Amino acid sequence: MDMRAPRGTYDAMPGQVERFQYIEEVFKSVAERFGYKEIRTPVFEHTELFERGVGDTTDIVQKEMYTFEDKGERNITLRPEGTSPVVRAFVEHKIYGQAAMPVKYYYKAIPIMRYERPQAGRLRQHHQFGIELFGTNDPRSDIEVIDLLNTFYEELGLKQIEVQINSVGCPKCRESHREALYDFLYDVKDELCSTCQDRLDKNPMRILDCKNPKDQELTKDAPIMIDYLCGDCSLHYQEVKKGLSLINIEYIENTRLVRGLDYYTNTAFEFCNKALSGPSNVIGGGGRYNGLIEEIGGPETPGIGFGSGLERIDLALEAEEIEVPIKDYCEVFVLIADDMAKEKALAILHNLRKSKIAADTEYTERSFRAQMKHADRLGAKYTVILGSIELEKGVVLVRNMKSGNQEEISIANIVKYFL
RNA sequence: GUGGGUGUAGCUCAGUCGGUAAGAGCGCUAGGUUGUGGCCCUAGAGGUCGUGGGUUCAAUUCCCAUCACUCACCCCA
Repeated sequence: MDMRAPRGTYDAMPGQVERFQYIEEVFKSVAERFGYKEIRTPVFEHTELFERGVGDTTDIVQKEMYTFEDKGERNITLRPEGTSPVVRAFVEHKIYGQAAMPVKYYYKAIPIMRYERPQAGRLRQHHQFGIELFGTNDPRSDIEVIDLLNTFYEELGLKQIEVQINSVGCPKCRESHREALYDFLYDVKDELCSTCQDRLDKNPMRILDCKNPKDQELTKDAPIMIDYLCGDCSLHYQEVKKGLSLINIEYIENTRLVRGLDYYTNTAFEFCNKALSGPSNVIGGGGRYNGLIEEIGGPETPGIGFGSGLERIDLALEAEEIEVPIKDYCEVFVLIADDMAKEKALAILHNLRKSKIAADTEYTERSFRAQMKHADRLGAKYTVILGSIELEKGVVLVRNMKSGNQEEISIANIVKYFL
């Protein structure tokens, strides 16, 4: 039996977890400041939700889902993506009928499972932050969503962020672009890479996003989406760009940006961290999905959101050498110098903790010196020393571990000393 | 799913062209200081050399498979 964590998964151990907690706290603070409320949905859903939501031509649905049949013969899939479950909850609870629009949700470090080939920044289970904003198509809501994500990274201290945006239009203008693109690509069909040849019929727009240099050269002059936007979509896109400039968010227009999920309409965006290398430098991305809520069975409702990966954010913090504040677990270490002090030390430890002071003690019969070393390793700011000498006098020695100064404090006043 | 690289102590890594080569540094434990951490010194503990098979008198070393990590694709966070 293999007792290791399965491929592409990992245990977050103390030392790592504190970094995650910090990132989560920053996200919660930013999201709630923007007026978003936390939502928690199941880690698994009916497979059909993702097939309809994410789109069955996507890689995610075609080859990356953890799908199984449960004992009740239900077809179940582990959440490969954050948006559709939130949309499902929104529809199921008929929030559209009872809440004033728009409705704003965030989710925090939720597990996402996809069957992929793992490498740096790519796992089979990773965790995402995200927000979803339902009920408005106002370009200012697009700006809010991008602003929120940008603020999140800014407050983490990330500097090397690049924002890319594009518009993928609505189904109407997308159809006319699709036709023009198909005609253009059909002529060079035989020269495209094999995966792009497959894409030609299914989803030709994805070909523009192909990283293959030869394909990029072939599609250099291909018709681009923004030239085919209808009046409404074009205006929407202009308004979004104008608003971003207004609040000083720098962005790069990437006319080839196409995201891997089918539900996007209009605004699409990605945030890269340039301190990270390779294609795994996308730490967050999202866009508008005006047809999705209807697709899941709700009324026609516009929506927009993003997802951002916890592990990649952490890699970015590391790459940019940003110090993460780490809390201290131990303020006071209670050192037992003689066995006869054990009982008194137990009471002191209890009282310190009851008074909300982080305290710890020694349970093995280690030497005085070893206990001091242990206190040092725990990062204790003070060590309370209790032995037969102190017991007789009714005091403890309080040692300041940084300065090395020690003073006698009566046992009765010890808690007060640290408050 | 495709193609490369790697896998030796808790960590970072040496090493064996098949035969007394199981090693270093850091960390850990104890002592030097019979009641004082961080520096220094000494000693000690700790390894199925990823796992399983094969070749051989002999495999950690060669071969095959497998697992994991890693890099490049694909795609994404």
